[in-house]
Amino acid sequence: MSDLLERLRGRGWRLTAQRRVVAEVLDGDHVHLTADEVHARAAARLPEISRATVYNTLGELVSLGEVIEVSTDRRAMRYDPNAHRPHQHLVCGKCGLVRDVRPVGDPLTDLPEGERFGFTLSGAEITYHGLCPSCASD
Amino acid sequence: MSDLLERLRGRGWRLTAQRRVVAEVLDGDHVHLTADEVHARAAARLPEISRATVYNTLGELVSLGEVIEVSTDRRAMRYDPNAHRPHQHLVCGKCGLVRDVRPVGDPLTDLPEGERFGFTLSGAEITYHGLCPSCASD
DNA sequence: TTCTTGACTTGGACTGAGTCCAATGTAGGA
DNA sequence: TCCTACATTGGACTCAGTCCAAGTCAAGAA
Repeated sequence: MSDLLERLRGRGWRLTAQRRVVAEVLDGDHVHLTADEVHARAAARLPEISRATVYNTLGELVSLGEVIEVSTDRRAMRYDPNAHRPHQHLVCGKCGLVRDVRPVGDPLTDLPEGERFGFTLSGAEITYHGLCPSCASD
Repeated sequence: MSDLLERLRGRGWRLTAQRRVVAEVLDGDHVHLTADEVHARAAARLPEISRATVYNTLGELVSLGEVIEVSTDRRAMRYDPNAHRPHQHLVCGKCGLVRDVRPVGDPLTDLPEGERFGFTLSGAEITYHGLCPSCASD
């Protein structure tokens, strides 16, 4: 994640303690935290960090293309740092576990011309639903 | 939509004026209204209908499988009465227009065994993003 | 037809997620 | 070291949705 901080500094980001802990909290694979979860983990390292700053920082990371927003349920938005490798999401309908997955092929090619209603397509987002191994065995 | 009302009555639904107008408002193709839009249109016919009743009725229609919830943006949930024909959604990123579309093939078959993490899959939801013809020409 | 009752509706308070803003603090260049 | 434009703060606010106690009414019973 420190290469991320380098990239951001190269883009004129002012490097504050708050931004650093938010970036650190988001490090890892299959990470899909809500803003409040990010805030709780960041506050464990930097107790005075505010919710507003977490929202600001997450929003900046999203608009810089370093983090992706995913809505896996009808509750809070989740933040996915795996932004540089195209992927989709697999969600457990019981416990909410989210995995990053890579289906074969390009989903856009599955939408025939006659079903495009004249739209200019820019992308497709797939959410696979199911039960994770431990929820399926209950 | 009156066949819907018949089906529901057959399932023991008490047929009230409020439920009738909500069902009528949801009639049609490519209908994807928010709860507040449903409430506004229902209130045009039945001014005293409450938001709570609209939410209750939409929730019942969803759990009876007569209406599908779709979240096309990060704002309000939308309600799609096209529940008996499997389909996906195509969303204009500028004006928010939503069309029902039918891609070829079954999206589940595009997720290889090695990408399923032991999950038991139950379905997949695809949102195609793009610009509608009138927004693309601006 | 009227009666009865349990299901339905209501409005208002409440929650959770997210935004906004004026005041305060500070990173990093001069 | 100083300056200042940018970042942070906390609290008020919005918006979507839920909850609940009190009142209403659809439809079966008589």
